[in-house]
Amino acid sequence: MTPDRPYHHGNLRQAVLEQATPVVRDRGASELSLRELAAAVGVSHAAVRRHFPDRRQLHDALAVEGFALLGTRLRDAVDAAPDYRAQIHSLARAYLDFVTSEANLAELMFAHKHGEGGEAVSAAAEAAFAPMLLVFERGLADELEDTSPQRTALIFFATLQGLAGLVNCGMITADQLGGLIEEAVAQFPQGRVGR
Amino acid sequence: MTPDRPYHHGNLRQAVLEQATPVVRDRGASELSLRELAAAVGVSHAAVRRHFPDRRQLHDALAVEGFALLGTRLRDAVDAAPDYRAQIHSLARAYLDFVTSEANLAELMFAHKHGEGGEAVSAAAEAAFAPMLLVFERGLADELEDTSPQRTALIFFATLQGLAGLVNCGMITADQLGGLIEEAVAQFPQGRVGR
DNA sequence: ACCTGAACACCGTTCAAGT
DNA sequence: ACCTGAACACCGTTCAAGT
Repeated sequence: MTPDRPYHHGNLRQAVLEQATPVVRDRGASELSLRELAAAVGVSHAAVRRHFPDRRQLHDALAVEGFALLGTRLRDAVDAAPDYRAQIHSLARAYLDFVTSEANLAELMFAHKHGEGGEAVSAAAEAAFAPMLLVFERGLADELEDTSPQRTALIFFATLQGLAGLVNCGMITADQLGGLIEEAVAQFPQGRVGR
Repeated sequence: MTPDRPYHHGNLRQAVLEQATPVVRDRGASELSLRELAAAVGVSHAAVRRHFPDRRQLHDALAVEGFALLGTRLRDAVDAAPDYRAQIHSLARAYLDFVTSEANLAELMFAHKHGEGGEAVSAAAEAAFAPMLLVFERGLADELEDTSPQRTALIFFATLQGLAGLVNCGMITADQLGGLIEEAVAQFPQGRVGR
């Protein structure tokens, strides 16, 4: 209805994000250029700076999107598994699949220093990991051990994150990952719960 | 003996590295500028480009230095502990101390994609982790389990790396780290060895 | 072999001015 | 409120020329 190129773009913020998404996925966050994005959506470079005053704010917005995507993946992983044990396996596979297939996006998501004015990012991250925490809370509810579900979830997550880092920096291949996941998961709380 | 500023610097490569070290430690690898470093050592920007044709080569050289430092820390940690169990604890603390106190350097070291022309970096990394691998090989030598020391060492390392990432991106504080290390280490092979 | 200086294309950032 | 265009300081990169 409106002319092909009205003075006001109307949805510039969203357009920039959509333009940025494939760039960060294929070329990495460091290759993001506000000027290049502006040119790509056909607007002056100063215009996009109104929505994203600097690169950090753009990174934050992309990180929030990334965590939203990760959250749905983890939730689906939990829903698809019948019991606690299977859910842990399912979570591990889903998480590593995300982090390795979207390596550049994941790097952007975790490179960000939380708590430096990026409350939105922190909140998005917390929401994304909620399904994982929930699994451990349910699975370890009948435990009287001195360990808390939060701590177990944190270590579980750290292990996955570490394995993902190893494959992303080339120290191990994606092939080896499956076996390592099995072995890593085997060390986890079920050892205590089941015994 | 030579004049104060001879035409040939004589040790330009080393001088640039020494100039770069505090920059990456205090401000991060992304703040490294070949031009700024050249100005700091008092040489034209094109001169340093003869030793480091691009930023990546400078990063590689700094990563090699970083892995050398990490290697000595890990070796010292092993030497200072009496037995297998204590060595694992000592390694975990030493590694996390390094990665959190030298967060920017560690980020540079692991951001690098191994095997993309950076064989020197890969070799330095392998040498740095040799002490860790050795501990598991000795500690698990009498094991007949289906797990290999390499795999255990890899998962152990991944867990540490993951925990370091959590503190560096602000998801947990350095205070919580001690307890998490204890709990994480407790899950490791001694559970199998000791039983 | 090693270094200089000028040039090029790019970037983020700022700002007065337009609609 | 949103966008433009010019300007500034910085960057990596290339290259002919100097010692």
